Amino acid sequence: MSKPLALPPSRSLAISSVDEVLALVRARGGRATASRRILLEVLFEADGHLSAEELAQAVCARAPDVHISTIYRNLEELQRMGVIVHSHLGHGAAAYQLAALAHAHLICEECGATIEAPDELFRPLARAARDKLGFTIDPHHFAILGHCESCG
Amino acid sequence: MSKPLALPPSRSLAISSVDEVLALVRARGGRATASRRILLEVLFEADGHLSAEELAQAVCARAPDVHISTIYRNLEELQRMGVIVHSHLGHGAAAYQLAALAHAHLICEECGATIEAPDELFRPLARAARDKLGFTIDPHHFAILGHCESCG
DNA sequence: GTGCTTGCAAACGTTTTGCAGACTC
DNA sequence: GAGTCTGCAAAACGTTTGCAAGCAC
Repeated sequence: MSKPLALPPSRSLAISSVDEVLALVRARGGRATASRRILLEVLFEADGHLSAEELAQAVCARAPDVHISTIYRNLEELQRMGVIVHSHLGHGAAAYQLAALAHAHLICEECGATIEAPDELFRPLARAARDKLGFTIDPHHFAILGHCESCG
Repeated sequence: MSKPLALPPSRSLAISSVDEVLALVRARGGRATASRRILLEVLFEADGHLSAEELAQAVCARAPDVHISTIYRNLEELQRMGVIVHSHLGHGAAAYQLAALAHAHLICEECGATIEAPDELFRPLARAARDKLGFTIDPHHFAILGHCESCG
């Protein structure tokens, strides 16, 4: 349900099933391989925030010997297709999730707590950036750091 | 002039000269070494956004053989002291600058254009995050991605 | 002289790439 | 069979670390 703030619709597809994505892959001349299908299954089952490493482990649980480089290559293609996005929640690995589930993150620099921020919070910023700077923001890609309630 | 939004004053020192910082270093039991002084000179002369690699090159122009690991170690100490901050403007290396000059960045995903965003733009977000989530944001650390005027 | 700092080399964690073989269509 | 995709190994990238020598105080 959470929609990107003001992005052209083409950048975020309304994808709802693994088979749908695989059909899209085929339509682009790609192949519906086992590693691709399983990666998608994992992505659809998870609630987001998985690193490439974690995805690789989950995929390998169902199909051993899927190499992490394959995970990365498939993640990259799925991103090019607009099916998934990745975001940076801190200094470590990127987090991948379905584009439709993307949202902004607030991360506490002290304790590392991750807060999922509703897009409404970014509306005034999005409007000001567009009106004053002609810039359309995508608040999902990089987390916003700061300090949570308990760390003050 | 640009102040952090709502951070305790201790997190951003009003530092105005190389010697002042070196005095602080000594006060903490540190040494005023050549590499430290030159790194600070470069940081004070630059207008920000320098990567460790670029800083290393600038320092080496005045004192050859200063190793990049020394740059990193000094940058880390200066950060601990609150003299400088680093931020991530994209997928590459971090950018370092004097804490007093820190500001937010909008980066175009298409063309890479970097826009320095005034803190005012973040006030409503800062207020909403604080009021609704108890979270104090630091909008400077990670850039906000999006699309600039010409890339629409 | 004490002990902080440095250069070097080597490691780190994440991600990318070159290649030959395997697979999908 | 054509062309995509994979596993593996190796490299790339930015950054960190262990160590012995060097320097500031």
